Amino acid sequence: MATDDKDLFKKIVSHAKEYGFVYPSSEIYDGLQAVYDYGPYGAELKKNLKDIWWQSMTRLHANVVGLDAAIFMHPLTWKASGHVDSFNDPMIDNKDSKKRYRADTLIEDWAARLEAEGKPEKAQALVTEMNQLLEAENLTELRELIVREGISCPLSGTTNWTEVRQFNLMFSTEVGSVAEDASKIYLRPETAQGIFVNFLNVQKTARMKVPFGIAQIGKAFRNEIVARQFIFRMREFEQMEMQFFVRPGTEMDWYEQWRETRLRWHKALGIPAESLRIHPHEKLAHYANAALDIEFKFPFGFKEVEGIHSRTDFDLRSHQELSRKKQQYFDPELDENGKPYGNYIPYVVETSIGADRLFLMLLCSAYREETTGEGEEQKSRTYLKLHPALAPVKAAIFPLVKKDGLAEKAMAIYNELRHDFNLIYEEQQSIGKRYARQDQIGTPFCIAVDYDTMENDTVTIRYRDTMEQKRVPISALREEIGREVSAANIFKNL
RNA sequence: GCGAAAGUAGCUCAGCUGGUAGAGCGCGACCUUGCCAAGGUCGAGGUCGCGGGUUCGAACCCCGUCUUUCGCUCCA
Repeated sequence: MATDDKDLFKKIVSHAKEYGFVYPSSEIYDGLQAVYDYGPYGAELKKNLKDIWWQSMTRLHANVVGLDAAIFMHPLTWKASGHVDSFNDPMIDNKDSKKRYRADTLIEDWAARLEAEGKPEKAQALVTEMNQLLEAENLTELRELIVREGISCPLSGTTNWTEVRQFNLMFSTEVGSVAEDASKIYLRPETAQGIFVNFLNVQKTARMKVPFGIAQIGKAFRNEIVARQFIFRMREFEQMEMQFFVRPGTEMDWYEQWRETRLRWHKALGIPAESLRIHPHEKLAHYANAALDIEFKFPFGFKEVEGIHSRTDFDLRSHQELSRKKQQYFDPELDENGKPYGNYIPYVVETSIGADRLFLMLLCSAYREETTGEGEEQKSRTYLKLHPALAPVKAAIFPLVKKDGLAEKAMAIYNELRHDFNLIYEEQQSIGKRYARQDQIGTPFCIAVDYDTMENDTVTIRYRDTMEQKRVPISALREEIGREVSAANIFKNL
């Protein structure tokens, strides 16, 4: 990343900490890598984002309903989903080139080379042996195999290898009261499986008809090999996923439709179109037949914020096989031949967005540094240009000075409006300083009580983005602010 | 995990050839203040990341360690 962008990102990270948005976890003990805590304003902002997502999914789409499934799930869930088998990569390092490889791909590449050299039997034997060792999770023998076959590092050309180590994606923990062999359970690495295992429960009890969707917000946990870029990649994070169940064969239409719907959603939050792009996946995960990322231009480059996957019937089908419970849906609608579509396992289109990445996107997109005036008069101003519906604090109320009853008047207004909006009352220091502080946490409106207020019950509203002021009657405040901070302003652009 | 750099007040940093820690901003109280980080007075806040060594004496020199940042490897 360019130096300017690096500086900008550093500023955003320290702004986040300095003004109560995001703190490093367990900071007094020197922190815990790749874990972060949300402060007062961060918690509000994140909650607002989750609310907007939840409402736009479940309220704006009549055929999408919500779910809140547990983080702990039966261990077989992760067998069915493929997480146990597909995301346990054996890693090995070459001590000379300092490069790290997946041991299995290293061996496979070597086998491909043998085959190219006209030794297909040898290549086949190598792969077979590797698979046996992987199956048995015998990492010591796997290393022996690499050394014995003289497999060398493509870069250094040496066979100076470290031990093979297992990198597990999933966090495991113990559940006390289940049978001994099943007592190891995992913290879910994605919320999606909670939706899949409840597919029929939801379909039957909420009387849903395909096509329909199930939305869920929840924590998920992944052991990343490197966890960097602030809250972009965390070990504990929050996902907002929606699994949309469709008739087989129609999945690509829905895939495209959700791509457009989700792209519109990001723009409605105030993200400029040029900061967003679609990145289709070349290499697909084991469960998908089409996948794309919606990427945002972070200071460290275009990176994924949301993923849209056509997951086929992979998940429901594997759950059906492993649980021996039918995951079928009977579709009574008639096809072109006048016959019902009948029983089938639905296909799934997934939209999956990281709440923390969304948060970071909004923070990066809202962060503004501006200088006003010239020469001696030059001043700089930092503010967060957040949509009023998302801003953590909706309005701040100040008395112009702390005497002549202005403070009491301002406090009365605060008390009257605090049930409707998240407000801050401040009377310390100069009013300019108070405006600046509110700008830094993105408060869209500041209400000042001055001497005119004492005469005619009007106050000034000062707008964060323009710093302009408007005089309004106290009685109009609730409606004035309410109109601006309403989530409907976002929904109407969807 | 490897390589590089950095850790001193809430933040940004200064601290000379080793002599027991400072500034600006911020924060709190009071005064002043008729609208964009104004001024004054007072105040809180630091075992200089941690452990060991050298030395009469270590923020400073040496060793170790932890954490963070950046690069490389993995990433649904």
